Amino acid sequence: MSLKWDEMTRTAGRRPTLHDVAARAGVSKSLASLALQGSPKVAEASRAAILTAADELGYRPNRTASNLVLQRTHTIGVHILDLHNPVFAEILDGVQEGVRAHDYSTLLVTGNADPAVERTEIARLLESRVEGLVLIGHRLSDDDLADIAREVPTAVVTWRTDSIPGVDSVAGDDLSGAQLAVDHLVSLGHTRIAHVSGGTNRIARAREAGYETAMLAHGLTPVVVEGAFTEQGGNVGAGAAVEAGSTALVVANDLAAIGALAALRAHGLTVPDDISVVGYDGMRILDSLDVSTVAQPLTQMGQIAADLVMERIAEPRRGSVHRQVETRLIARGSTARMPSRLR
Amino acid sequence: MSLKWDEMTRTAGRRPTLHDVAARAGVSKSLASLALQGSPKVAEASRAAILTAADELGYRPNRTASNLVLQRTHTIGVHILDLHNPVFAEILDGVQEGVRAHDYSTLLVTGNADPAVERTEIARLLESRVEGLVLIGHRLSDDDLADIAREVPTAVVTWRTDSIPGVDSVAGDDLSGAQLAVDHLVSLGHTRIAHVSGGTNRIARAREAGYETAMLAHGLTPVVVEGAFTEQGGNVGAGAAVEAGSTALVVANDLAAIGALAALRAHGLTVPDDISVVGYDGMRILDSLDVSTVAQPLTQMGQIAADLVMERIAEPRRGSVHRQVETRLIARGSTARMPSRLR
DNA sequence: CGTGAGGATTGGAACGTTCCAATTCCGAGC
DNA sequence: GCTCGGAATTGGAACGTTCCAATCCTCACG
Repeated sequence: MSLKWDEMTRTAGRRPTLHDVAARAGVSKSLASLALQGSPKVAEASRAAILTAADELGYRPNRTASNLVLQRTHTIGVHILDLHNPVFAEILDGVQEGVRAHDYSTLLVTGNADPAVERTEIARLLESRVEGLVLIGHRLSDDDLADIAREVPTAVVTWRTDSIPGVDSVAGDDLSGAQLAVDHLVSLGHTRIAHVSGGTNRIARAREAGYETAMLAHGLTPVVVEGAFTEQGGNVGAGAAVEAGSTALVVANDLAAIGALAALRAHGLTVPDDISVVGYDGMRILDSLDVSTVAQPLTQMGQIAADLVMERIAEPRRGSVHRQVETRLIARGSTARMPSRLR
Repeated sequence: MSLKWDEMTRTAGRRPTLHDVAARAGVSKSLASLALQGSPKVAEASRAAILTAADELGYRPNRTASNLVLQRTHTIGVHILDLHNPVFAEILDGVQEGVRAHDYSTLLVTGNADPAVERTEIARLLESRVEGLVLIGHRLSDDDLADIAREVPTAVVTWRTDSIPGVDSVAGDDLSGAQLAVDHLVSLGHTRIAHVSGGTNRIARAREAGYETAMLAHGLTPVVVEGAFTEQGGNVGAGAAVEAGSTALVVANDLAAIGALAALRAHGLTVPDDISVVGYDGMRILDSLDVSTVAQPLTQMGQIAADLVMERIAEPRRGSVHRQVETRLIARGSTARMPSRLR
């Protein structure tokens, strides 16, 4: 065997392996491995020799090899629905923080809100043998999600997922959140309040339902215009709402609210003098833009998700856990009393 | 050996491996491997048996094992400086697109603008044996970057890096970009134009230098106030600029420009009637916000970076390539003629 | 009925680690 | 000088793949 090693040691162009380091330090690969892991049972002299050899060779441990033999990766896979929405970045902050606290690292992946891409990207994570999965938004079917959760501890952020066994989740209450927005506008005297929806996905539907419930509770007529969770969607939706003569808009999310603002400006309307706007999510940027919104504790949600996954890794067959976080209205300059001339 | 296999096959709770699939289909693991790769030399009957066995067992190939034996991962590592800045998401779109076109996938990582985290995250990518690296912004020293580039084909986006051998890059010309902004404001009659800087990093310094050059060229006095590439930075900087009596602001990037807008509002100033604002980067959201900016073709930049890495993978020892993309001013509603009362 | 061609199938080595069990080393105690 | 104990070190198996070389099978052809 030693013959062969010598051969290999000489080979150029290859990345140095433990063998190379060991050979250069004049020890066995076992000892080299021990030393690089910082084991205390290695003699001081050997350790020094090994460390310098590794340094001189520019040795870089091969994670694929060690993951294989260890049968674990110390890695959590994270899927982000849409990187363009800064909201997800804020949630990710919390996830990373939580995961790092448990001495795990993350593998990031995004499906760009396309279910097909999403599935293959998540499949890649599973093939890479991540030990847990955090889905910061997703477009999976319940069946797909259940399949995934059977393979690996999974937590979902932004959507309550208590119907699927083995999936934990963190979310705000979208239903009551949307009601908060309506209540706020009603308290300012508005009656012609429209909702710019976020499309046909579940979260959008929940917010829409919350809006309708609240409107009816106040004895007002719901007006829902079709939008999407994007600037573009908000822009188009707001245009339609204006045509309908609304004096206030509950927009499905913050990104769409920004798009709505643009549409209103294009229609020559001033916010909040002519029309009020409320967003949803509480992304940081809205503070600078002085736009009212229904805020969720985003970073905290990410952190909770990380904790849930870690807990389930420790205890895989516990029941599903759902954590609900508090949603609150932040009133800013985009909402004001309904102008009396429009009453 | 077959005895041992039988034992293993029975073992419960383990993830199914190729052995298990092969055993269930009554073939060897070699044939199972062949079949799952879609090799044409597998008999139809065997292929069917293997595929159903895999399906029934919920078999998931182990990427760590195959990466190890294949000595390649078909993966490009991508480092993103700051996920909170949507600009980077747009660049990433291009990178993903470009990388997928070459049948590679990406491993995403972020250092949150913290050099220490950044180094360890990139180290993780290298240990995972990515075949190339795209840095969408970074805070590495030249030495660190050179070390990395020696290990793996590397491309840098947003900063021209021609001094380091083996590193390719794509960037706009920050110097002339900043000049564009100044020229635009001057053409609107402004003279008291301040620059809200982006801090002490290289890109910020380049834009600052471009601003100063342009101001001097127009015979005007440069006024630079300290800021950062964040909303917060723009907010603070703009406040200082207002105190200095400026009528127009060239802000270091779009995120900071949004922060600046907030500061101006807080000071009771109206944009663009009292003061004009120009951002830098061309992030999508600014369109909705009607803010002028110096735009770069972000997605295209990402795509070019992906191409550069792929080219260098094919031909590792070619000279460094730098691609410069065109930067152009987009005039929107945040810039207007200098109000005559302030002349 | 034997031979050979060629398709289908298989065993086994290899990838770079980790870690167990076994071995070597060294000095203290007799 | 011998034994013993513990520290230091080492060989080798294992992880789950891929793929080469070798074997097996089937059937057409002489």
